[in-house]
Parts: sequence; C-alpha cells; structure tokens
Amino acid sequence: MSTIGDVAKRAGVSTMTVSRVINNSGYISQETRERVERAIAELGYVPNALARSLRFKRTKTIALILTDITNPFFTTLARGIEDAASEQGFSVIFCNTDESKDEEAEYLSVVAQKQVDGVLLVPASSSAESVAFLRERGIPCVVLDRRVPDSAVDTVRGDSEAGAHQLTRHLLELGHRRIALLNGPAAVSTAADRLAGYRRALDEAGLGSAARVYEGAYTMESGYRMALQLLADVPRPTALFAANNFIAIGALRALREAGLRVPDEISLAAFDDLPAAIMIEPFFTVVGQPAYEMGQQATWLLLNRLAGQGPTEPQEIVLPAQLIVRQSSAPPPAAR
Amino acid sequence: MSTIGDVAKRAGVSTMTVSRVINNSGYISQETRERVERAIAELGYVPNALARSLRFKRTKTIALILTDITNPFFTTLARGIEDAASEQGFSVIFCNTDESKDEEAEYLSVVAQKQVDGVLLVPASSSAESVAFLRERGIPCVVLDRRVPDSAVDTVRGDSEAGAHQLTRHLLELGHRRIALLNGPAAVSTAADRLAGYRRALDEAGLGSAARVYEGAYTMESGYRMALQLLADVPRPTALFAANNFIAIGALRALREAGLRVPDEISLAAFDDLPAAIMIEPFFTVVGQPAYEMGQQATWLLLNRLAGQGPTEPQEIVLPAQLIVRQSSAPPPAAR
DNA sequence: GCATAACATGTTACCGTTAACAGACCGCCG
DNA sequence: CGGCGGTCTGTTAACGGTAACATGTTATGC
Repeated sequence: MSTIGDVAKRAGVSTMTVSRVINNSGYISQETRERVERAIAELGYVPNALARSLRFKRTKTIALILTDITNPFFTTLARGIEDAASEQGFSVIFCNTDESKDEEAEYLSVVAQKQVDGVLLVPASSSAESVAFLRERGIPCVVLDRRVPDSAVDTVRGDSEAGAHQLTRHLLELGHRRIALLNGPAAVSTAADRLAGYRRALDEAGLGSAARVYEGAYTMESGYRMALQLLADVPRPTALFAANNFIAIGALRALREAGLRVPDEISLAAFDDLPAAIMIEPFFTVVGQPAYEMGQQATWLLLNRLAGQGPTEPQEIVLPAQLIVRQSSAPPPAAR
Repeated sequence: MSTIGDVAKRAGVSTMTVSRVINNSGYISQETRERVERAIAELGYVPNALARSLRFKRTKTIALILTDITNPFFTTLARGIEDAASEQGFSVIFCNTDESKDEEAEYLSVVAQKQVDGVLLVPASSSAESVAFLRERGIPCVVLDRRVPDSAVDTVRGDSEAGAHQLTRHLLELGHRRIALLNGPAAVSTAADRLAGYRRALDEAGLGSAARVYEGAYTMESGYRMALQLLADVPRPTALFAANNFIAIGALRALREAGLRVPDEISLAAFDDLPAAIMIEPFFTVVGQPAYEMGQQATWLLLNRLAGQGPTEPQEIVLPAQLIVRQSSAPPPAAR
C-alpha cells in the first residue's frame, strides 16, 4: 500500500501538502490540489489510520464483548450496536467469551492494546474486575444487559426483575401453583434479578414456600438437564419458567422426550423472545426485551461519552420488558 | 494509559530494556526483569498495538463484511470465523452492508485505512470491483458464500447448484409438476446457482417449460410479496422453493394469510437451514449449509495466506449442501 | 594474562501522519 | 517604498514501539 510520501513524490510536493489536501486544512492552490488528487487516485492511496490514531489517540473503533453472538438476543443487540456505531464512523470489533471470565480478561487485554476508544461489555460474571481494568486504563465502558457491583459504571439493561414478576404472575393467574424456575448462573445479575422477580410474585400470592429453583447455565444443554431433573420431582411442577431462550429450547426438548404436551400437560414460558423473523410458529409465551434498541442506546451513550457530551454522572438505563402471551402457557391440567 | 517510556522511567532503565522484557527477546538480567515487571504491574501498562502495527505492518485484525448478521446463516458463519480467528490471536471487525454496494465500498475503504491484515467478504453484488480494490492495495481476501467474476480470488461457499437440484428433485419425486422458485436477486451468485440447479432438475424431468421463477430479494418482505404474486397465478403452483430462509418465512406468512395449509394444500421448501437451536418445531424441509464450518475454513484459508502458507493458486472450496426433509413438503393435493 | 565470546544495556533511526513553526511570495496600504 | 497580512509550501518533531547497531562488563579458554 502506498503512503503519503509516495503520493507526495508523485505530485512533486511535500507530505505536508498532501496531508492538507486529504484533510482539507490550511491553504492549497487549486492547481496543487488537483495534482495531489490525481496522484492519490493513480496510486489508489488510502491514508494509514494507524499512524493517524497514534497521533490523535483515537481509533474510531469500539469493542463489543459478549457471551455468544449466536444467541438471537445478542445477535439483534449486536446489529443495533453496529448500525449506531457505523453511522458515526466507528468500527466494531466483536468477541465471544462463552461466559468465561478468562476469555473476557483475555479479550479486554487485546482490545486495550488495540487502543479501542471504548468498550461495550456483556460481563461474563458479576464481578467488578473487568470494569476496574478498563477504568484504570481510562477506557470508557458501557455495561450491557447485566449489572456489575460497581455503581460508577454506565449500564443499559432490560428490567429482568419486573419482567420475571410479570411472567410469574401470568402463570399464577392461569392457576398454576407449582411453578419451577429454570435459572441461569447465580453469578449473573440477570439470573439474580429474574429469581427476585419470580420470588416477589410468589410471595405476593402467598406462595413463597412453593418456590422451586433450579440453577444452571444459559444454554440448551443446561435447560435440558434441569428439565429432566425437575420431571423426576414429586409432585411435578405444572409450569416451567425458563430464564432465557436457550434454556427454554433445551427444556422443551426434555418435555417432548418425556411425552408431555405443551401447554396441555405442562406450561412453559421464557425470558427473551426469539426474533419474529425466526419464529415460524409463534409459539412461546415470553417476556421480550428490546434488544436492538438496547444496543443502539448503549452505543449512543458510549459515543457521547467519547465526545465528552451528556451528563457526567454514570447512567443506568433500564428498558422495559414486555410480556407476550402465546401458545405455550395455559391453565394447569387440574384446573380445567 | 501509560507508555513504555513511563515504565522505563519507573524501572530506571531504557525503553529498549522494557521492550526486551515484554517480548522476551535478547538478554536481560533476572534482577532488571523483575524491576521492569513490577513497574509494568504497578502502572497497569499494556503495550500500544498501534505503534507496534505501524512498524510491523500487521494489525492481527481481519474484517468480516457481510450483508446482515441477523440472518442466522451469517450469525453462525460469523461465530465460526471469530472462533477460528481468536484462536490464532486475530480480532474481527464486523460490518453489515444490507446488500448495498455503496455500504460495502464504504466499509472496504474504512478497513483498508485501518490496515486490516485481510478481509472476509460476502459480496453484496456479483461484481469484481471490491475484490479488485483489495487486490490493488495488497490486502488478502477470501470471498464467502458467493462467487464473483474473478477467477483469481479465494472462495469458500456452499454448493448452491447441487443443493437446489436436490431440493427440486425432492419436490418432483413427491409428484409436484408446478414448482415455483422464489429467488433472490439475479446479481447474487447464489441466486443464479440456485436457479441453475432448479432448472437442471426440471430439464432432467422433461419439465423445462414448467419453470416459474420469481425474482426478488433475500428478505422476508420480498418472500411475502413474491408469494402473494404467485398465489394469483392460474394454475397455481403446488410447491414453492424459497431460495433462502428469510424468503421462506415471508412466503409462509403469505400462505397462512391465504388460508393455505402447509404441506397439505401447498408444499414449501427452502435453502438455508435455521439453526437447530431455534427451530422450536422442526418444520421446514430445507437444504442446509454447514455455516460454522464455512466460516472456519474461510478463516483458516485467509490466515494461512497471511502466514504465507498453503498453495499459491487461488482456492475454491465448495462445501456440500444437505437435503433435510421435514414436514413442510408432501405430495401435491391432486396426487393423494 | 589476554583475546574472545557471552551477557547486559543503551542510542539511533524509522514505521506514516500531522501540529507547530518557518519561510517565501504576493498585493495593498499609508 | 517599507511593512503588514494573506496565501502557499516546506521542515521539524512527536505519537509509541522495536530492529540494528554500539558499548560496556563479565566469564571463558588456552
């Protein structure tokens, strides 16, 4: 690739003159400008952003560190982020941690070295380490989807507690009394919040002691295993609340294998919608989160920080979750 | 963020000594090494990859330019790419072009400026411009999923022709004689290939004149519109072949709205599987492509090129597509 | 006991770009 | 006609890191 020096030589001027043409700064005569532009075109010159970034200390690049892009919730989030970022001329480096703290730390180190201007982080665990790492190095950060025990960090997330409360109430109102929660890892704030919402709904119904909580991971395998375990319980729950979409899919498989019809014999409801695009038969009763908007808002917040705009206090933006009742939830068999 | 100079000052050595410690090169006394390491830890120093890249002319970063990450096929592809890249210490910048040539050109310019070591490109159109742009600037490139009219470029794609042939034959064997193809844009090679496979199957069955081809975009809206159009045709086709998953979903919506039961009254089969994770009710008969492996292989190919390994001739890796018969295809009503 | 090699550290220059400063030339004003 | 301001272009140094070279010190071998 040619450099500004090559262009300068070809146009018979100094590199500084070329730089002025590129950046439209200072004075250049019409004739020189044309000569330089011709040289640029002939050489197919593109400025070296590394050299620029080294001087300006900004790369116009942000990092998106999430757990798994194949989870449709995160896919949509990522799309919202990339759209909002590219609109303002920013590029996005994306990283999948698979919920591993070590992977996350590794990626943080890499993107810090690459001098990203900011980080959008879906933290793998509910610790303050990652945020502290970034703060020490002066890298702005917005935490996405989950809380971390650090009150001074910008956060954009869905309202897991209220969403879980809504979903549990929905099941209670259908007449269910034995509702099991198939939850994600306790260390992840969304799991803690969904548990809290579930508990609150049960408590309000005077059924606090009926809580049945299984703790696993936000994966299909874990959903499958938790459901198997649950099916062995006596008496069996009449409704399952899956704490995310993957758990729901895994659990559904287990229910199918056990020959249980949904929702006739057992109800199943979940947190996190699947994109409408993909729901061939709109089936799951869910609490959906506005993933695309969440990504947009987080990016706007981060880019505003980078531009030194907006309020200085840390923001916590909590987007509402919405209950969407579909076919997977119905009154319990006994109640019919 | 602190620099190598700050570390050097704190440790009372030259920057070169610090550099040697970081890179484990040359000779350093145990004592000096420890002093430097302490200084690094105290300052939370991370080396500036920009400065390094400026010297070495490699950024350990690749660009992934695709049309839309929310298409599950590309999501899985992207995941395969990121996994393969990060395993070798490479970061991935991702860009959504939404099938726009202008967006693609814009992104190419940006990533060229950012000095990515290579580009994985799902071209928005079947022109050689983008590949030429990269070649002029010496940026290695692997074209993904689609062909471009440039025989000298590495390509990794699925076998659209054979897959479409298989799927069409499947419908023919079920007894269908009026099979409509709801295709993507003719300018995209996968659409051309799927059309060719479809035509070949019909020709082989002596039904070449029965071909009915609708051309649209690879989107749900387009699938919906094409299906509406098709439903007005007399006589109506008994089977639809949707050229990708989004078209299939849009078409299914139109069929539902028209009150047509699938597959009893009309069959529907598609190219591109939906991830098993998301198929709540395995429903669509499809030709699936190994998206994750495609991403992996493309990345390996690109990284090998960067390392100067592997054959020098351009590669064309064509991965097989696989017919998966599920519930959306059945014999035509008349044949029952 | 002295050349020689191995070890340990520092200095200089460069990667590509641009801010800051420095000239050179022009016309215009008093 | 001397000086001043506007226009145009060039030189130098710096961003953070490292290769290549230089220098000094200590151990090794004969």
